[in-house]
Amino acid sequence: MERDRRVTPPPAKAERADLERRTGVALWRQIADRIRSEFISGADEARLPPETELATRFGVNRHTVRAAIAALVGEGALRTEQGRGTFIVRRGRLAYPITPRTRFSAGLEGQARERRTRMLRHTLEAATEEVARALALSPGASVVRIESLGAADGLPVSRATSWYDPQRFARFPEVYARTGSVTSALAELGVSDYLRASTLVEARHADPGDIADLALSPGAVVLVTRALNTDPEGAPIQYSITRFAADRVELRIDYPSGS
Amino acid sequence: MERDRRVTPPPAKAERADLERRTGVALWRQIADRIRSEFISGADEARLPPETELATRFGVNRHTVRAAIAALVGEGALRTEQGRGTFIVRRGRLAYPITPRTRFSAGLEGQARERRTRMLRHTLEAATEEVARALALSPGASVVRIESLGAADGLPVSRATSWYDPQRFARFPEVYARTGSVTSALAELGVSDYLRASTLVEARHADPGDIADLALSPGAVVLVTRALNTDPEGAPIQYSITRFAADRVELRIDYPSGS
DNA sequence: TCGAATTTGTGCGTATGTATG
DNA sequence: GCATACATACGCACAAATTCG
Repeated sequence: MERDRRVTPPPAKAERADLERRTGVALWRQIADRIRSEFISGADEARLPPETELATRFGVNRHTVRAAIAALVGEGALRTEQGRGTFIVRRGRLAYPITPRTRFSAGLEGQARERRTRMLRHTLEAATEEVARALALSPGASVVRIESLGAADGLPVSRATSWYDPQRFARFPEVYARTGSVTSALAELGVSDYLRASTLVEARHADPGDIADLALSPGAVVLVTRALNTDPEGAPIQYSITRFAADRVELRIDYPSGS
Repeated sequence: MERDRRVTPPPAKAERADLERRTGVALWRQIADRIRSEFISGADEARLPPETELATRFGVNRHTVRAAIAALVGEGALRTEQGRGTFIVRRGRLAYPITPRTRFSAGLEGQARERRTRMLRHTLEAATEEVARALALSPGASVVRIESLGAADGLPVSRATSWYDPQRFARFPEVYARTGSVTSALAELGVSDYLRASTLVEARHADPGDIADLALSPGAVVLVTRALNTDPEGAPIQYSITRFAADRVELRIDYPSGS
């Protein structure tokens, strides 16, 4: 039996300002999210309006606004001073370029003094269907799996899982651990150049692993890319899934004019 | 020991396996999100595991799992049958291609039977710094602003705000409203072709406008693109900010490198 | 130096929502 | 469905720090 599933019009709005109750998301968290996007992300003001004013504006109790502010202070986005006010801690977002020649460190050059990736773990495992298809292997084939963390100026920005064909790259983990650079490691293994063939971008809530490795707070948002790198002849080299902290990074896709 | 009953809770860690408590996001909603991503989005199974098994896996009470399932049934992602089980209502995620020739309807061809965009509102307003820079106008210059909604098979998937230079496109809203297609409208106004010069991708929580127009639930995630379209000579035509429902759409960036 | 106004910090009682068994 | 415990949200009151005339 098909139920009334109206998709187009929103299910009757709350008469109260804007926030939705009884949705499983606490008001203080909804307010924290709105303060982030309305005052912190796009903002001109260095100071947040007083708590009483925010409470009126959002139609909630001052305690509730305070809970939201406390959460944002906890993640370092705001700073409060008794008697003076609540101030915005400004931290620019990195623009990570997605191009046919995407490279971590080179891509963030000029945006952070120090950029590096670090290998956390590596194993040999059976390829999932997704990985096998990307690397043109048969499902269940053995693949090298690498977990790494990308940081800019000491702040973690990305968390990647990547896979390589061991037939060609069995020594990759060892070389990568030594050089600390995917590009150098691949060069040493005979791949002088590689190109980004395709990138899929999605977004979701941070899972517990993201929260731990990227030092996020629960409820945070991550950008997820699934990328295939090939050699100049088009043979697959590496497939990777990378999670970026969405409040620290945005992705930039440029097309050289003329196409 | 006095119990901690303060309203200001946030910075607290998880003790239980995976789900985070005290985060302002109810367990049943976190579980609903995980069922969506683990069983509904990427899945092979048509049937959800039994409630008791899910309860064990997530380390929560069966009541809590039932609340999550009830929410997903409410949004049409699951269907329960007494005595038989809980079944997944399959609706794949759309892959929205970002290319030098990005077009809404053509891009989703083959993925949805019916694709269309609809203009919600249009006004003349003063350009913000961001819009002015993109369209190569001076800040504060008058610009045409258009709000539109993109839908596939009746389900809203994107919500766009776009700006045009009124010197060249004063009649755009009228023509667009009539044709229902940006490409046709531009063609009628003398722009036979246009190219995507750059795209910036970010992700954030849905704001109340997103929740209303895209029929999302609070706490949902949206993908945001900021795009500049130019004519083949490189002169700016349109600047737009588009919000995609992240659980219905992913972005695909292809580079035809080898071909 | 003083006080008044403004703003953040704290406490308590109560009602409702969420999660467990 | 019931009983219990904790989390969330509200309302009210007052304390502490800062600003300003």
